[in-house]
Amino acid sequence: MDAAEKMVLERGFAGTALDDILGALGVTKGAFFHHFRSKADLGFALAERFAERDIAHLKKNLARAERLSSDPLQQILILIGLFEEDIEAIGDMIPSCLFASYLHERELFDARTIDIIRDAFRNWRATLEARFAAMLEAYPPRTQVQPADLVDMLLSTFEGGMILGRAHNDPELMRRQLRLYRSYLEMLCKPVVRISAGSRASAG
Amino acid sequence: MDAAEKMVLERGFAGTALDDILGALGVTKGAFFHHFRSKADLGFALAERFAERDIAHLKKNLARAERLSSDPLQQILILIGLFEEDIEAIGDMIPSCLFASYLHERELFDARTIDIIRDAFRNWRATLEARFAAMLEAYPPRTQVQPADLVDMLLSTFEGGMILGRAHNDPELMRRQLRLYRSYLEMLCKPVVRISAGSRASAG
Amino acid sequence: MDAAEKMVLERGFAGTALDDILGALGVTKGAFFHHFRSKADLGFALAERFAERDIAHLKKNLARAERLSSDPLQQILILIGLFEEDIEAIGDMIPSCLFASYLHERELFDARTIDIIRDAFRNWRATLEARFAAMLEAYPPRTQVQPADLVDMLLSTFEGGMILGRAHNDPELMRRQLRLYRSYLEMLCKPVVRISAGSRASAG
Amino acid sequence: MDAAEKMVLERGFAGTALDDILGALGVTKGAFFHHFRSKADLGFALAERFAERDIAHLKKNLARAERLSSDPLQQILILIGLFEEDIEAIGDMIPSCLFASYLHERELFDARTIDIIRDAFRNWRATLEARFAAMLEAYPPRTQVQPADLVDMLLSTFEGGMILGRAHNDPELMRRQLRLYRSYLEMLCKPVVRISAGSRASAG
DNA sequence: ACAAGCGGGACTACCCGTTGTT
DNA sequence: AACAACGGGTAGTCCCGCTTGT
Repeated sequence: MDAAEKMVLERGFAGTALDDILGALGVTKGAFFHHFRSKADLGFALAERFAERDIAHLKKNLARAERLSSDPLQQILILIGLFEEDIEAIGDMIPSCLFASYLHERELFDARTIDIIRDAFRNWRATLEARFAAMLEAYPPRTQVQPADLVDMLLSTFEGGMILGRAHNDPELMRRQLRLYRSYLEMLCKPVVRISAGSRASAG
Repeated sequence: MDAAEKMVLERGFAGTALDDILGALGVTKGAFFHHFRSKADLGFALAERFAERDIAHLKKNLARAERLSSDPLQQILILIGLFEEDIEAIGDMIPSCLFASYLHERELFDARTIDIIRDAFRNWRATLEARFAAMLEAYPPRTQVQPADLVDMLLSTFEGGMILGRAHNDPELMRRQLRLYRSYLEMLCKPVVRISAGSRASAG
Repeated sequence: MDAAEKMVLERGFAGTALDDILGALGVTKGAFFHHFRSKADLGFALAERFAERDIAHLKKNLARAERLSSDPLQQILILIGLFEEDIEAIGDMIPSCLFASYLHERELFDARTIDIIRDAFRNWRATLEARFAAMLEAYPPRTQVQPADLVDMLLSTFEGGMILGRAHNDPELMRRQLRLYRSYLEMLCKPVVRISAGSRASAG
Repeated sequence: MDAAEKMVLERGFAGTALDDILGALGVTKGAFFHHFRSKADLGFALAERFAERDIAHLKKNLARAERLSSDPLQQILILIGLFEEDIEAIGDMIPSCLFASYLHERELFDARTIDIIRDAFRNWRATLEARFAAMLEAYPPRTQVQPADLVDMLLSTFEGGMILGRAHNDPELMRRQLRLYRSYLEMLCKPVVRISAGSRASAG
C-alpha cells in the first residue's frame, strides 16, 4: 500500500496500472480484488489512509508544540519548526501530496473520494484556526488578517513548496518557504517597539 | 488545443484519452497523428504553449505595473494586484496549472517536457528576482530575506492557492492568499512607525 | 500455434495480423497478451518451437539412418532418403521454412530471435559435419571438399528447393533436388571403377 | 526505387511502410500515388524490375561465357564462375532475392505479381535448359540427370546460398556453394579415364 | 483467502489512400 | 505534377474486472 501510494505520487492515479502495482508487490489480481471492489476503491482507500496519516502527523506535532510552549504564537512557530524538521528528516526526497495529485485528476474520482480530500483540508482549518485566533488575540497583528487565511497560507506553503521543490528538484526549497512563513508570522505579531529614531526590528 | 489543455487540467494527462480530446474537437485520429508524433508529443506541445502564455502573462502584467509606478515596491504590489484582477476576471472557475499537473505525473513524461517546466519556473525567478532585489534595496526589510525566495513565495502562493481553491471549491481563496502575500511584502518593507511608548519585541 | 505458424509461412510475419491468428483460433486478445508480452514475443516463440522441431526431426531421421546402416556413406544417403520420404508424406503441400521467412523480414526481429535461427543452422552443421567427415574419410572423394560445405549444400537444397517448389508450384521439385544431391554424394565418394577401356560409372 | 527494393529485402513487403520508403526518399504521398495506383502496384513494379534485371544479368553472363568458350560444358562452368565473380564484387553484402521474399508473403500478392516470379524462374529454365542438354549430350553424364533439374539446382544454389549466407552472416558461403556446384558438374561430365590402377579424377 | 487465466473493450499508434490546393 | 493535410480503418497493446478453481 505504501508502494501503491508512491507509484501514484510519481505517475498519477490514471497513469498507474493496477498490474504495475500488483506486479511490484508480488500480489495477484485475485488477492487484490478480494480486498478492493475496484481500482477506484483502492484510490479511495489511499486517500483515506493519506488523510488519516496527514491529520495524525499534524496532531502529533501540534501536541509536541503545545508541550514545548504555552504561548499561542510560540506554539505555532514551534509547530512550523517541527514540520521543517520532519521535512529535513526525509533527506533529499521531495515530499508529495496525494491530495494535490488527485485534485489534478479530479474528474476521475467520485465525490466520495474528493470529499475525503476536502474534509482533510477542513480538518487542518478546524484544528488550527482556533490556535491562530488565539495567537492573533494575544498578539494583535499589524494588519487585519483572518485566522482561517493564515491556516490556508500554511497549507499553501506546503502545497506550493512541494510543487516548486519538484520543479527545481530542490529539497531545500520548501524549508526556506516555511522559514519565510514563520518569519511572516513573527513580524505580523511582534508589536512595534521604536521610541524615537528610525531604528528597525530584526527578527530571529 | 485549448480544449485539450482544459481536459488535461481536469483529468490529468494519462486520464485524458486522445479519443476524448479529438471527439470534443471533431478532429480525426489521422489528422492528429499527422501533426503530432505521439500523445507525448502533444503533451510536450501543451507544456510549451502553457509556458509561453504563462511567461507572456507575467511580462504583460509586469509591464503594466511598471507603467503605473516607478517605485520598486509599488510595482510589485501592483503586479500582484493585477494578478488578483485577472483571477477575479475568470469568475467562478478555479484556475489550474498544467505544470503542477504534469509534475504529479512526472514519470510519464520525458526529460524534455519536464525541462520546459523547470525552465518556466526559472524564468519567473529570472524575471522577478532583480525587481525584488531592487525593492529590498529601496526598502530595507525588517527581516533578512532572499529575493529569490520571495519570488518562490509568490509562485508558491499561486500553486498552493490553486490546489486549496480546488479542494475547498472556493474561487476566492487564492485572491485572499495573494492579498495576504501583498500585505506581507508591505509589512516587510514598510519602515517602522515611530510612536512613543516602549513596547517590546519578543523574538523566538 | 500451428495455425499461427502456417499463417506466418503464407503471409510473412508482418503480413499476419494478430486478429487473423486469434480469430482463426477463437482466442481473444486478452488471452493472447496474457501468455505473450507482444507480437514479437510470439515471433520468438514460433522460432524457438520451429527450431526445436527442426532439430528433433533431423535427430530422429539421423538415428533411424544409423540403425539402418553402419556405413558412414550409407547413413547419409539413407538420411537424405528419409527426408525425401517425409516430404513425400505431406503430399501436395510444399513445405516452407520459418527461418527463411524471418530472414526475409530480418529487420523486424530482434537479435534474440535471429540468434535462434543462426543457432539452428549451426546445430545442423554441428550434428552432421562429423558424419560427413567420417564419410569422406571412409570414401576419399574425387574432389577435395569440406564437410561443412556438404552440410550447407544439404540445407541449401532444402531451402532452395522450397523456394523453387513454391515458385513453380511443384511439390516434386524438392525431391528431385534431394535425389540429385544424393547422387552427387554417391558420385563423389564412389571409388572409380577400374575396367579397361573408358567405361563409365552409372550410379543409381 | 532501388531504395524501396532494398527496404523490402530487409523487412519484407508488408513490413515496409509506404511512409518509410517515401520518407527515406524525400518523396511525398501525392507524388507516389501519381505514379502508382497502390502499394500493391509498387510491389508489382518492383517484381517486374527485379525480373528484368535478373534475366538481363543471366543473359549478359551467358553471352560472355559463350564468347569465352565454345564447349558446352566450359560455357556453363564459366557462367557459374562469372556469377561467383559478381557475388564477390558486391563485397561483404549478402545478396537477397526479391522473389524469395515475395514467395514468403505469397498470400499478400495478387496472381499477376506471382506470375512475374514464376515466369522469371521459367525464363532461367528456358534459357539454360538447352545448354545443359547440349552439355550432357557432349559429355555423357555418369548418372542420368535431367537438364531442367540441373538448372533448378543452380537456382537452388543461389536461393539456398542466400538464405544460409544471411543466417550465418557469411558472404563467402554462397561462393563456396557455387564452387561445389561447379565441381559437381565437372565430375558429372568428365569421362572416367583410368585404364588400370585406381587413380582418381581431380576436378579443377 | 488467494491464484491463474480469460474477456472485452479502450487506447495509442500507424498505415494506406484521397482530397483540395498550388 | 506535386504537396500538405486529412480520413477512416486497423493493428498492436494494455488494462480492469470477472470467472473458475483451490
